[in-house]
Amino acid sequence: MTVDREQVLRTAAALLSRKATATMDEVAKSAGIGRATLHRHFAGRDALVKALEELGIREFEAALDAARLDEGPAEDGLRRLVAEIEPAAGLLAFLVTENQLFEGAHVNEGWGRLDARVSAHFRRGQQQGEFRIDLTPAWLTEALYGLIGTGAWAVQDGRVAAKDFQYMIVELLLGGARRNVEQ
Amino acid sequence: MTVDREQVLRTAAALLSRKATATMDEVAKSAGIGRATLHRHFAGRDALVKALEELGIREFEAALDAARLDEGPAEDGLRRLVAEIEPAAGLLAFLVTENQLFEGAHVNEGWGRLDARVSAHFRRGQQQGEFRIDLTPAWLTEALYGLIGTGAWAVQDGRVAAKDFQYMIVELLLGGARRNVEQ
DNA sequence: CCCGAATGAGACAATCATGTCTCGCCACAG
DNA sequence: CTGTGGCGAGACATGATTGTCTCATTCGGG
Repeated sequence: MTVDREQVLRTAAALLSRKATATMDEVAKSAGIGRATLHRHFAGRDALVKALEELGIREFEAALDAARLDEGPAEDGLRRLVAEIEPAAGLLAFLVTENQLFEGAHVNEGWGRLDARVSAHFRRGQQQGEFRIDLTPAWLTEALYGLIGTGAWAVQDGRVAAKDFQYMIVELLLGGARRNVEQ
Repeated sequence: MTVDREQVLRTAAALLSRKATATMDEVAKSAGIGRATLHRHFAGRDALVKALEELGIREFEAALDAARLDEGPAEDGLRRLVAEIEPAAGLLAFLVTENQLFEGAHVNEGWGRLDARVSAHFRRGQQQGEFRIDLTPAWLTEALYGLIGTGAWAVQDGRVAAKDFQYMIVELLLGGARRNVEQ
């Protein structure tokens, strides 16, 4: 009988990533619960978005841990990271575009930690000669976020097959569109 | 004394791309006009977004024309396209995330035309051996949109220098992050 | 079996954005 | 100089969303 808070959050993320202006009532309906119950668990819309933000940060951090970025070649680490992040891609796509989160007085410090870890990985790849040094780690980090979001939308809308999600993102991010003659 | 409709649209685009939920009053204020005047020119919020959509489509199409994609190597055409699109990047970033535009009954057919032209360019590049064939033209098109939007945000937030906008996008999209030994 | 906790449905007021209106002002053309 | 058209400010009603509350119901543990 008790509501599964985690499940509600995941349903809300799926809905909001498609329709960011969805009503609290729509969120509740999509989760199969009443609006009153939704309010019992999340004080209001802000609290719901905040909870989604924290869930997204947790999942991203878990993906970073699971990817073991410091082991082996940086390229392989990036592949593992994208693979680990795929289930949370829709949620992250929503959070990245929810710029309301980034205009308030105090931004959740979790994003800073995530940015630092991802940037550090790109920097390590550059120092080890795997990655180009003319693209800044900050930009590569942003581009990774952007491509994950774009990929999530493209899959949701059927423009890209779900099974190709990881491959398309990683291959584009690592190798680009240009064909290399020796390959 | 007469309001410059085009200028209002550009100001609105700049504001809405940062804060998608901005009020009609905020849009009016940011354009330096009264809310009543804004309503005289755009019947309502929907009409405003619709006008922004058509402006974005016009600018994108103008950029496609100016880029002369069918001339010379596909890679050079892509560089010209990104250069031409830069001024409209913020507007496009807003429109792409305004998924309200794509859930209604009839989606503006302009997007289909744009997608077709961009996809065709990537396909030509593949057929001429310039681009990889394991990344679909549809995905490359989506990725281009995504990177343009990501780049626009990164510049707005100061995470990437404005002068690097074109270079970062084109180099990542074409060459990827991996360092090629022979280069 | 019984009781309590949690839920769903709905009523309710408050808030906010919207759309429309009026009124006074000002610039510019005639 | 005068009239007219466009504008800004603001009032107003409306509709939608939100947040809170009550009440009946149901599930599950003791």
